Amino acid sequence: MEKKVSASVVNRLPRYYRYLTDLLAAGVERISSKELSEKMHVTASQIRQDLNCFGGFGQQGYGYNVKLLQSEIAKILGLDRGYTAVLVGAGNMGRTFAINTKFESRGFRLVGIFDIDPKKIGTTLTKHTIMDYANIRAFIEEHHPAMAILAVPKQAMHNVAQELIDCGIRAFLNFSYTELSAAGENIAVENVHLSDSLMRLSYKLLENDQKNSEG
Amino acid sequence: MEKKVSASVVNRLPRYYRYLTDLLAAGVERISSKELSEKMHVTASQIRQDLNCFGGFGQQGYGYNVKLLQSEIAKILGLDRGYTAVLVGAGNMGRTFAINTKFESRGFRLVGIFDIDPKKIGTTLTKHTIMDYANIRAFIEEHHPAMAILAVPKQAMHNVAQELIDCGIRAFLNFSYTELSAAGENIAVENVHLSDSLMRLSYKLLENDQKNSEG
DNA sequence: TGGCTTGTGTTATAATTTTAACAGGGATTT
DNA sequence: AAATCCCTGTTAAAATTATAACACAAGCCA
Repeated sequence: MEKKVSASVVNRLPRYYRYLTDLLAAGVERISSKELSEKMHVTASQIRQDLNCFGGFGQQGYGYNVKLLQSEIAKILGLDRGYTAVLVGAGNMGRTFAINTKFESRGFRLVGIFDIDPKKIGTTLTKHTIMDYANIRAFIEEHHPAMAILAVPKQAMHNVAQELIDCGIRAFLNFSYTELSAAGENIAVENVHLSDSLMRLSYKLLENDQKNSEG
Repeated sequence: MEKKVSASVVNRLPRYYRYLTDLLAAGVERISSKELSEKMHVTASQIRQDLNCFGGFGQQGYGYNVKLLQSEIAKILGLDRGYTAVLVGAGNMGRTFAINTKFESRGFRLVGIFDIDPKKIGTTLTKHTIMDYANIRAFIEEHHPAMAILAVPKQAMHNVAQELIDCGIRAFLNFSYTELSAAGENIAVENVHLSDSLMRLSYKLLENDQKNSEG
């Protein structure tokens, strides 16, 4: 068994991937760890270390082929798997996520959107007809989506998560205010808290303000 | 001058804050680092270390007073400053953020929403009438908001940021696909990328899947 | 009130993460 | 084709971060 890659490394990969995708679109063919590091504001050493957790994708004296590297990172991140997802909750957050995060261009496939609000059920969102949450179990058992995007109120979150785990969902992107943690042994979870980002920003702002009033 | 608190520590504070707020609402009066650590899935040592970067808020043999600790963390994060913010971009992301992230309950104040779309200008969003972005400079020079929430297309992001910096904005919460980095010496920036979270989730899912197919 | 327990703040140790250094394979140039 | 330069992969060192250990202040109970 290979040694586990640390979270710090994995956390940086999406950024590399996004930038490489931009480079690719701009027609750039090759890039060195030094150039990349300047754009990413990290050290060249770190880039090389990060990439070499997964294999040697570069060539001495040349650097990295942008197209190759981009597709290798895609593979590492599982973007070539065509993972399917259901969106639970078609409120503001759910709608934004469906519209904003171009699933297909990232290699994912959104296969169903669910809500409990009768006013929303039957309406359309990004080509999908919103379905009744009451029918989600049957849907999942038929289509076997891998992931669920949880954009439901915090009161409902844990129950929804548990029900979906029972149906076989094994990854959650959770937008609820409340943390989804320890969902189970092999359940992948990623929590997104917009208000946490706001508070972190606030801290940095305060820190700068204090630095300036001292200086 | 005090020694700089590391980003790792600051990143954990919002979570502590959220949980303490829940405890407070539930009427819990005191909590020990051990109890807290179990809920937060970190070690008790880490909790004590984190808090002691900012001062001793606990008492031996007793633990931490929930109300006091919550308000101390609020102070640390600058939530007692009444920082004001403008929202730039009233598309899906902007709307969601305005509605979803209860500014006021976090100690912030949203003072204006701007967009360039004539169809949106003049309409209402969370009690605010959406204003014409063309007038943002005058508005900022009059009201001096501290922060800006950027929910604009990536093509526009850098220009908008630069204009707002010129007007005196000193903190940005950026939702654009593109990174806002190196905005300037004393400019606080926090980038939020939903697609990065999705990719990280994908990695974890793939990792679990591979572990299982081996095992 | 005295002894015992609890749980902090802090110091010491361990682990992880980042940065630096460098040997050598390959590209590029003349 | 030889020589030079470039830039990776990798190993070593430094810095940071997390965990454990512990002394002692304060609560708690008899």
